[in-house]
Amino acid sequence: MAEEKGLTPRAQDFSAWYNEVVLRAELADYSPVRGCMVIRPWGYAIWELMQGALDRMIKETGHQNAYFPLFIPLSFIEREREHVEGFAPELAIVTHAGGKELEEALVVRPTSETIIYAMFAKWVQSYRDLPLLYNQWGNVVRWELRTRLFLRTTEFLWQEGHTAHATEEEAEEETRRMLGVYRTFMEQWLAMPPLTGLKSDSEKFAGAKRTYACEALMQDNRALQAGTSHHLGQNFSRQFDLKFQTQEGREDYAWNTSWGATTRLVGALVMTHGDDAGIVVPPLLAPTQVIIVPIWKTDEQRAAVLGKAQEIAKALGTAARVKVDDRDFLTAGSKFYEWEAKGVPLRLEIGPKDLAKQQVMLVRRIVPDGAARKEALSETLAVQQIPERLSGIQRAMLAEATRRREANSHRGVRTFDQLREIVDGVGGFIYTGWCGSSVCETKVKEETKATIRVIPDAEFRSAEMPATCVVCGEPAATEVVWAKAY
RNA sequence: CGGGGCGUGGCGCAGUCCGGUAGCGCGCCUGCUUUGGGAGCAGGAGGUCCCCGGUUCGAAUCCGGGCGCCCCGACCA
Repeated sequence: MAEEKGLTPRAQDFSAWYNEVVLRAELADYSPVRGCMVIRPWGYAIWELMQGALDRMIKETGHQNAYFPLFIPLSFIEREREHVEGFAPELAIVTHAGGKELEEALVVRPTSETIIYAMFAKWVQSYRDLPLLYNQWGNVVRWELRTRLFLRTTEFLWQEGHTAHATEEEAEEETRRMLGVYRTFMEQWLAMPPLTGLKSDSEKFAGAKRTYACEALMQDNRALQAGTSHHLGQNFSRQFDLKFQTQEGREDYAWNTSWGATTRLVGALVMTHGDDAGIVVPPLLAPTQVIIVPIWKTDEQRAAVLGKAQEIAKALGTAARVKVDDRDFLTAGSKFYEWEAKGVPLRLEIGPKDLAKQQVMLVRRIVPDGAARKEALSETLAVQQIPERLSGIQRAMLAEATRRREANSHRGVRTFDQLREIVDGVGGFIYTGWCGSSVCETKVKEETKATIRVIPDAEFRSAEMPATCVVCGEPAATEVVWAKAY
């Protein structure tokens, strides 16, 4: 009985586990339209908590929210050459509306650079109008062939920041700043420590001059791109005539940046912290942080136990997001499994035996090795301790994820054979030298399926810069990090 | 778009070879007993068997055509 209700263990089949756990935790479900998904309340509540935190950070760095339309004239997309080449295969195009064929087809936005910079061009005349620091929350559509819930769907939700600056330096600074915001957000809220750095030319955003990214390592040792920040140079401003008069009276094109993070982060959360019992949600992102499960036999006990459960929930007040599971058509045991699958960090069990002793059973969703999962605490102590317990769990989750990332980072890899052996074996982040040639890059990709995730930022670089390219043996231009990616 | 598979109550499937009362598990509903790790018993509801056509006394089953979905190979957050 128990076996058939369990999830496929991660070690047996990670992607089967992922699909099952997303459905079991009621994060999302498949929609009637191929490649699209429905985000269910539990998944959406997690997303809303992410949104709230990231939105505050975006505003704290001086940005304002706005909203640009879903439909973009096809000609806009076509204006920037690299951009259109990057997106052409995955565009959804509206050719008919209002019962007739449209004069100009409309693209359902795959991203909003074109329409936003077209509008910026109307609003900017002078250097005094710069910088423009905009962000928008919305949905985008990219027609995908192979889809997976949260990780790759035809429609997804995200925020996209778009800025315009008077100088290249300022734009570069902005690009780096927002990469840092993502990194901090992922560490503090998702308890997921990304590796940050610069994308190689072949992996950068279509139309960007440079792309920086946060790459997180999932439990199957594959990398997941979790947030990107692009320095767009003057590529779009030239095409959309986004120019301004400088202080010296010259005319110049503005420098743009764009940066985005998506509902893919929910998938990242699942694959970073989940275990064979379900997902594990970091306390800061848990829609319910404490689930109280009352246990009773008789009606008399039911009243007393429920009364106590409500009392404790009330005592916690705003110190934690708490909920009493008072459904009387389920046994306590089945509720335990359900909330564990959904990743609620703490559970309080209250039954007649506890009432008699004025105590509650506090059960942690995850525990350090060897620690007891359940402990009896007095009612008052439990209420007092819960906020600190939650922040302790948040810290422990980041520490564990960081430990795992480091344990699966392979440095000092010198030869192609070594690289191949790790990619085909344990996987993880592989640090090597690289000459900078796309020929070498392509060779690794074709022969191992691993790609350059990033040219790592300074703090991630190895103590000793690798001397030679892992492929051709020529002097290395830089250190890079390889991994199989989602 | 090339190769493989599948369409049968909400979900997962059996039945198709060899035509003859549409079945099983889970879920759902009602009642009683239950509730400290996925409850038990009893009763019950729920089906254009993907669609169209053909063969036949009779088609989920055989034949023809169509549609849809899933899995595997080139791009992407």
